[in-house]
Amino acid sequence: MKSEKPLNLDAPERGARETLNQWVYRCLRHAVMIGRVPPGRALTIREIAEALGVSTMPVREALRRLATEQALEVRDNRRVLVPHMTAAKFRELCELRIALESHAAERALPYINANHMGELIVIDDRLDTANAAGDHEAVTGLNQQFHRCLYEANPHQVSMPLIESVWLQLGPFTRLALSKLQDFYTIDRHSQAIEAIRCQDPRGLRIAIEADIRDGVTHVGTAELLNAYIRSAGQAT
Amino acid sequence: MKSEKPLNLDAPERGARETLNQWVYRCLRHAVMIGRVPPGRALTIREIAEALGVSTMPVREALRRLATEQALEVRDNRRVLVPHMTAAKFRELCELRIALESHAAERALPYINANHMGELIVIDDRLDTANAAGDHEAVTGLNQQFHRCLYEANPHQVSMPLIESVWLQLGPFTRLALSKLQDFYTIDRHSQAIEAIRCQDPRGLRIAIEADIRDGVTHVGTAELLNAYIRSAGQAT
DNA sequence: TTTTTTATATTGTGATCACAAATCGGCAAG
DNA sequence: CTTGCCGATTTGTGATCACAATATAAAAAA
Repeated sequence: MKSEKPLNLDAPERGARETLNQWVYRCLRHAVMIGRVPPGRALTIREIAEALGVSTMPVREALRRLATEQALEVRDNRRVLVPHMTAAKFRELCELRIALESHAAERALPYINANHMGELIVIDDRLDTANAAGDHEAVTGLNQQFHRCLYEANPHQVSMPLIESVWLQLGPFTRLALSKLQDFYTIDRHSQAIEAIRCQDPRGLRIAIEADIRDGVTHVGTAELLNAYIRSAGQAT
Repeated sequence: MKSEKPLNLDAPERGARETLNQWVYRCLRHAVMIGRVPPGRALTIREIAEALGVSTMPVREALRRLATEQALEVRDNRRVLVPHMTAAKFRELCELRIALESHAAERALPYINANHMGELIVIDDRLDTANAAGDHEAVTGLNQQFHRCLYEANPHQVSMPLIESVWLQLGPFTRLALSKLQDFYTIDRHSQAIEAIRCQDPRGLRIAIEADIRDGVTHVGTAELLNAYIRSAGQAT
């Protein structure tokens, strides 16, 4: 018998038009994103299939997809697991996020209309509420929604899939960051971004986006906090 | 019967340690990259499976992987095809390439040692030879090799998979660009990049990379050439 | 006790099959 | 000639099975 802990993935409702494949993907993605699967933990097809009550077929395709999105790592043993984080890798991912997203924001700027603005403001309000309530999961979700809404205003946009990949890789760790320093979120960078959009100021928008991203992670990236967490989580190979 | 043309994928040798999956993936990836599959052409699992003499299983996983890498598009019909290009999308992809790769180059700069330099110079020499011989396929391959060698010098690098995704999406079209304007490649931007590395000049390196990328595409992106090609290739839905 | 070896169990890969959704064909009605 | 409808076929999805590679465990040798 394997002595691994019995990974419990809560399964959300299955959409009507949703294939089993997509449903399993959503389950696993969410589990990885919120850090429910510890890094280094081996994910076997049959175990997940049994846990979700499906055949192995949808599971292996979902695993493969997450692997090509860099959310999971396939060793040469053909074993699949959540890659473990290093301080250097974390830094690289953050810098990449900034490069990608400030670029995407600037390219979306000319396309943003009143509808987008309204939606951005609504999301930002909800975010403040969730932040005040200390609901970290909602904060993470709404934050992503805000950024997605901004970048997808560009109808020719092609960078969103890549950005999502970076989010996936940072996912479990940024969530930790939020839980450790919830009340650090004093300056609202989103309002700053909205203001820059209103003035059609590309440079200001880039700065706001970069600051927003950095706010979420610098406390982690620079401090020993990250290393402490990495050590605690990186028990497996 | 379907009236589609009988897509011929040349199958390279199968590696010894290579799974059928990886082999099929390589075949399809190459076919898409060099533009052997016309945009809009529907790719059915069974057809490819028969063409390559394998079961449907490896094919569908390869197709799925290429789809998550944005090299293929899955319609809501569940039909898979090479996405057709628009001028705006092409522009977005080029700008994204520049943003991603100049970032990756700058981040790799501090890690580049004599070994890397030597390899870069060798690749660049071979590239000149291939260019003089008019071998477009070799030029494309060596060009990618050059950039990959540069970015992967950074041991903590995380952007290479994303860059490859953009290459895949631009693949079929940049190849066309090269074939149309082979002799435009007068200024050697790679030498310029190598020189910037030698001086440890981040700004110079960024400029060289951006210029290198732009050189390959501006003649296409700005001109009606691209539109002409898009029209000619975009016959299907 | 430590290391090597051997046997057992588990896992990923690939093939085949059943089924439902979608496509394509012709045919009839406008 | 065009438009809408219905049947035949193709296609993707998901399940199940066989097999080889890998990992795990116990047993044997040092």
